[in-house]
Amino acid sequence: MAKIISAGNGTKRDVIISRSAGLFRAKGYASSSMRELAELLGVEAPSLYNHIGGKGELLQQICTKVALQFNNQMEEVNAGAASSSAKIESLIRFHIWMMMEHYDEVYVSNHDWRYLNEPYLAKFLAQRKIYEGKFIAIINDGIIKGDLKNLNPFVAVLTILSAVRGLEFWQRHKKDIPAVELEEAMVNHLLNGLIK
Amino acid sequence: MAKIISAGNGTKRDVIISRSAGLFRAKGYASSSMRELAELLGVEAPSLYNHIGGKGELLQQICTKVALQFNNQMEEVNAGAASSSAKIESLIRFHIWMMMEHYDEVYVSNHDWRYLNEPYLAKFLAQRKIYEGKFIAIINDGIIKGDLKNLNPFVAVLTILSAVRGLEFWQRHKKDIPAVELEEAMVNHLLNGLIK
DNA sequence: CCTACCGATCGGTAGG
DNA sequence: CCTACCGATCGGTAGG
Repeated sequence: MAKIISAGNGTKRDVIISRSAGLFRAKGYASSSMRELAELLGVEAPSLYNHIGGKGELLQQICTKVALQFNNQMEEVNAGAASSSAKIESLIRFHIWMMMEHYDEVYVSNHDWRYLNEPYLAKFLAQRKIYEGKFIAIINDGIIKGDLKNLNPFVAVLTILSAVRGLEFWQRHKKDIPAVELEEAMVNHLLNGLIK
Repeated sequence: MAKIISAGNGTKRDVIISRSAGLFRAKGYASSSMRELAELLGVEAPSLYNHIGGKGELLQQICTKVALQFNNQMEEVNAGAASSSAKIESLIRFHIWMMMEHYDEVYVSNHDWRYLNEPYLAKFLAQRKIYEGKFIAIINDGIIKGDLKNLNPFVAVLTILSAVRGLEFWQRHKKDIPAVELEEAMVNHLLNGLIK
């Protein structure tokens, strides 16, 4: 029986992937079952396999999409002629925006990428390395031009990317602190520091 | 048949817990099986249950121990009379030290605490909230005294704690960049910023 | 510490 | 889209 695994961008398939991101975020990829996902969608588990190839494909779609969005944004930022610090600020703001607008997907990508099957795991890691490399290059450029302090660029990128990832936790406090205030405070902290 | 679940601090039990931290870190709690753990220890799976109550207890021991260490350090730092920025620096350095010296346990605690059973989950979250509250208080104090910039203290703590957590990733690059250099760069970045 | 084994649940397939 | 079902694996127990 023919299976419609890669059927265009059929709505059903998209809905399944989208709902799986919510499930994986809430319970973790490894702890989520296809039966739970099916129940969320109001069908029996075997029916899912008419639209997707398997559990691993769901994770793969989520992680690939997120990685693509970040890499596209990096290219866009680098296409401009802004200063290093302006580029960094722009990238930080994009991370914050992604965390707010695509919370489930970003969360799952951050947490469960290691369960990716090959060759997708290798591809994902390679893309991430490229992203980080470009980020490091921006910082290096800023140091050379005297715009930025002479800190280890690798550590600076680690610090920045880890910090924005912490916004996962902030999601639970959304009501307590508005997004715009958080964004300004974090950007300011990461660029200008905490000490007066 | 009597089971020696909470037998003092018997060596066997400690070894099991320690090895489970390594396993959980490598594969994730949900994806790790008691059979794998038994194999690592050179015994059959049922033998483990002579020393521990179950899989959940392993996670519980790991997370509880890590939380205790951080809370103890917080008390110690707060007992001193250092300035806010000195306290913050000291806490950051402790996080880095923990990540280097107790990598598996800290990693597992960071990633898999949500699989904790009640009432340990509630207890863990409560302890974390207390820790963050004390961290926020330190920053607030520094702002009042004019030592620190007037940034949202909640966001500052989020930024700092997330950044140090990113050291998980650095573990893989240990050889490329020495711990002391990383520590100086991250402390400097988080306290003084990136822009010259 | 082991062997033997249980009930539950998993991802996925067959077939219609 | 469903029912029926498979083999694998899980955490854990019984009993010695």
